[in-house]
Amino acid sequence: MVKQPTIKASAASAMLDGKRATSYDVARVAGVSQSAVSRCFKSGASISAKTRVKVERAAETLGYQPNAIARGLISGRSNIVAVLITELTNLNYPQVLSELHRKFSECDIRILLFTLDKESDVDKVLDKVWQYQVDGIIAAAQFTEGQISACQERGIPLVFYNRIYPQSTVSSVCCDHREGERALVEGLLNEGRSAFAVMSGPVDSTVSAARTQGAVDRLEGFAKHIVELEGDYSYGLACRLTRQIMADGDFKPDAFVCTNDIMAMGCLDTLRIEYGVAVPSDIAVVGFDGVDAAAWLNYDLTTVVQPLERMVQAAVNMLLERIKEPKLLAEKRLFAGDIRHGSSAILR
Amino acid sequence: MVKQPTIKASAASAMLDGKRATSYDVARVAGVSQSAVSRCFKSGASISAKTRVKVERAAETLGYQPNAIARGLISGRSNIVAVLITELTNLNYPQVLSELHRKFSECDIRILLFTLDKESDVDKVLDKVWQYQVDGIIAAAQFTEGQISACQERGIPLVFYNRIYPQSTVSSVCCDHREGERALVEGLLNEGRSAFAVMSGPVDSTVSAARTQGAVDRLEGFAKHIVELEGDYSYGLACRLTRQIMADGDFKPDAFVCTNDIMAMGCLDTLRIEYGVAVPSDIAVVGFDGVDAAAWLNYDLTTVVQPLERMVQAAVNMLLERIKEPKLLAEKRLFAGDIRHGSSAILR
DNA sequence: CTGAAAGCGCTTACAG
DNA sequence: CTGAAAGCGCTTACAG
Repeated sequence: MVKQPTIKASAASAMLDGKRATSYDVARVAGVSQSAVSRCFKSGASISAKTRVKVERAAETLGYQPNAIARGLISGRSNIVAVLITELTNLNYPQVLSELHRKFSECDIRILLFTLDKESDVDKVLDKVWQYQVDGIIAAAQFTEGQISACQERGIPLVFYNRIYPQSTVSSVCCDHREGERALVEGLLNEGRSAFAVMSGPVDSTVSAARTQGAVDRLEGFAKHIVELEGDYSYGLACRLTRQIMADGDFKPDAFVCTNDIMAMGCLDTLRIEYGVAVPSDIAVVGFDGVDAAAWLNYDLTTVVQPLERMVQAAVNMLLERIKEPKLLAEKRLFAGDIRHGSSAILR
Repeated sequence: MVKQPTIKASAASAMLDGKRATSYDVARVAGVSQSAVSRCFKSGASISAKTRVKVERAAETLGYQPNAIARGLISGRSNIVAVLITELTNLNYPQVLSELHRKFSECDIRILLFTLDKESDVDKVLDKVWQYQVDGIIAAAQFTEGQISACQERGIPLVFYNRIYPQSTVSSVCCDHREGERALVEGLLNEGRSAFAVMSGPVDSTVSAARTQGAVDRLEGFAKHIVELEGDYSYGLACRLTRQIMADGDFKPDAFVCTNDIMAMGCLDTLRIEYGVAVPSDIAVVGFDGVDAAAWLNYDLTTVVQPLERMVQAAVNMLLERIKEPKLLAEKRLFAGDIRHGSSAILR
């Protein structure tokens, strides 16, 4: 059906000189009570076909749309969820956000967006979240225990996306970072690699910690040499760390295990362009995430692809369930990643 | 100042068993009227220091935060703006979104996010926008004239981000795409390039149209050969189009003008990896946008960098002005791009 | 400076 | 099925 907002709006402004039509205006035009108008816009309410037609016609004429703010105030449900997300520059998150919007739209729920520069901003953001009476929170940001309790005590359902709280009873959707990284490393060991440089993400990232742990656990006792590098998920630092390693006289790695794709790209570019290294024959490089750019001709990364769509769907479902049924206990869902066999590393 | 949400929330739940505190609760605890509480949380209202202290103490005890929904209903200002954004996978938009959030936060305004898959979804989205009584709209999506009028007639300020409406009196912030592209092409011509392949974006993108126009205008009569390719801003199609050109027996370009960075990357990778072309000596490649990845070692693109931060700041300011002063006439602001001289093309 | 009161635009029992 | 009425949690003139 093609809508004609121009015509509707013109009619509205003609009749109410600029002010938006309310349910009372519609009721007057339709010749029914305001209650009837309200019921007409609530699914499942008892209303006769005749009344419905009258109301719909009047609403169309006036360009009426129920005021979601007023509805939220009286019903106690705003139909808004807060999405807290850090590192929007991470190539992975835009897709997550886009997918979240798609899934929530299907249930007629809006997203109030909060992007965070540093993890420390959460407190300030949460104050705003309380004010807007959101129905729930999806957090792709690190919370303290106190912040988690604050949500629980206010009765606001909370689901974490790719954040790990082993000791806390809080709902979360997560990729199995540890096992994914373990599988990559296993494939590299089987192929005969023995000197590993493991490049982690920011120190405060539990996701990076899990990935690094997965790598180190598997390597312990099997690799001849292991070096751990403190990265920050960025391309630039990955380049610098790679240079450090290559300049080092002692340690000669035959595999770089980067805990995200961006760093793997920086590592790969530096190895090839600045040191003329043949990848993967001389040195293998693996990433993690499965961002679009991992499949670009120049990179063709061997990496772990997160099942983003299924993870987002799970997060949305879990949140919706807890909005409907606040007593529901916490649940942690762990999704296996899928290994992408690119040409940056051969796995056996 | 370190907040302690846990303690505040505990106090709140202890006193009101689960329900959030209202201004009446605070008034009761503070021993003042509800009006006084309201004033205390409104900047610039007349209230004595003594009352303020009493209210603030009570609010702290109860974990009270003003209900923004109720405030929005009575004041007619929701302090929410809608951000409509397409192509979140475009490497440029995440930064825009992050920057928009930062700037709006400073004025205590929230973002209701709407991501769009196709331009055709705008009508459905606008219906939701009306319902939430947003104070204004930032649109990085294409609107029809009817959709623009709908906003105007409802009195909702609207500012476009990087969308061009030459014949419409609507506010917008835009990079000077045409001039930026013209400057790139001029540099290529001066350097001696004469056979150009111009790769445009999606047909419905006015931004791509402006960039393409800038290139073609300058080339007309100066280049020996010009071929226009219909791209879609994506890496994959850029690769395929590049292959088509290289397989073509007749047309031998010495320059690829891609209307965004992603396509330039696809083009560059394909030329080098699949055809062993030396860039820029054999063929030059230029992009547009100045995304982070343009500076990566492997690409080092010659491109036009959009002054993203200034553009976002301008869009936010223009919208805020129009929220305060709805009578304000439309204004179009055009920002010059900055040429980044990379190694994918030498400009003279 | 302070408080009582009206009202923002809805939803939802409650009678009829 | 329908309408009158209360009330969600605020802001804001209006008296005092």
